[in-house]
Amino acid sequence: MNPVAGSFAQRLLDWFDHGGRHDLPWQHPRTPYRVWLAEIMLQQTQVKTVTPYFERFVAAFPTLPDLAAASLDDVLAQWSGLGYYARARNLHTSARLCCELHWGELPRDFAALVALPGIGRSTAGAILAQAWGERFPILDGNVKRVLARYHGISGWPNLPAVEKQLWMLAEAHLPASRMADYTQAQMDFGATLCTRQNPACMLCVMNTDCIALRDGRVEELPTARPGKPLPERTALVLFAQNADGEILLQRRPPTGIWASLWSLPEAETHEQARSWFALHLHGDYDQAEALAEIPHVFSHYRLRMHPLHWQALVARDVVRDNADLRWVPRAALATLGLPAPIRKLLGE
DNA sequence: AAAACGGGGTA
DNA sequence: TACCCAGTTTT
Repeated sequence: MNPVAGSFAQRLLDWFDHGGRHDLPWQHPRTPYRVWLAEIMLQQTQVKTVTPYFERFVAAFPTLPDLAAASLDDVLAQWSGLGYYARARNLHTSARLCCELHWGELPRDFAALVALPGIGRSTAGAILAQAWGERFPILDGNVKRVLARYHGISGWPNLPAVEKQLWMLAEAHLPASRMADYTQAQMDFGATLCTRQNPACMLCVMNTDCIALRDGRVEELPTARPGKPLPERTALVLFAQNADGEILLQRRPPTGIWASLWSLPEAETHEQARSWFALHLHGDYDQAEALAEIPHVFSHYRLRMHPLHWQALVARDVVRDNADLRWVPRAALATLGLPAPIRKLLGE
């Protein structure tokens, strides 16, 4: 067998030419800024979800300096609903750093990229390979799954020892050229063919070499994350409206869950909620209408939100002077970064 | 209700 | 290196 034509990378590239995705919005045009933005959005999110966000985001901020010049609020508004909002904050910070340190461009240098917040080894490699054709490996969840199966590697891929081995294999498979295509090919292959469930092994271009397939272990590789029960928390959310139907929103603190997003004021107990109400609003706390519980699952705990609703309330003076607390008309909700379940509750 | 997708930051 | 942090969609 021809050792080049038969190599892992060559087969993947041959497959990519007909089976890969060639019409993703960040491929046309494939600029460093657009590749970077796409890679950040794709970090924890699938292509199908990302695509409309990407198109809206580049329309709002067409260039890196545009993004740097925007307010964090405007950036979070574009990101609202995508989740993992630290990505948006890091993106914004990184854009400003690029303007200070790199003449308004993304650096074409691995160490300089990794020095930017939100860019780790895999994302830096993906950017360099796709934007410039440079020879760096990536190791996202798709690649981890493909390599774990192809090489028959057991153990949860995020275990340091397993991950180290996977990085070495990813590096060893790099082709001599076509790095942009190869990088996209790996992601497409994992996302569409070597999927977690029901992979298309019959159609797979590697199916003569895949160790997991040979050993009948495709379904059990990669090894699942060790399970652990999620802790549960509850919260009261205060949904206050004034006589004009405007909603009282509060900016969340800059760290923690939903950092810097706008949301409904939150309290742990009725006692806390009652005193917050008394401090900020006129009216009767006990007139609240209890709305249906909103269950929400984060990756590390489960949150059960209990909304309390009041209409035609009047705010105390403190609200007027508070930059992080304001009445928002329904029509303005689209311009703010809101957590997805809160946006849904408010009827958007 | 559970599973899937899934990388970065920091001590 | 070990451990911590972090949302939404799909099944």
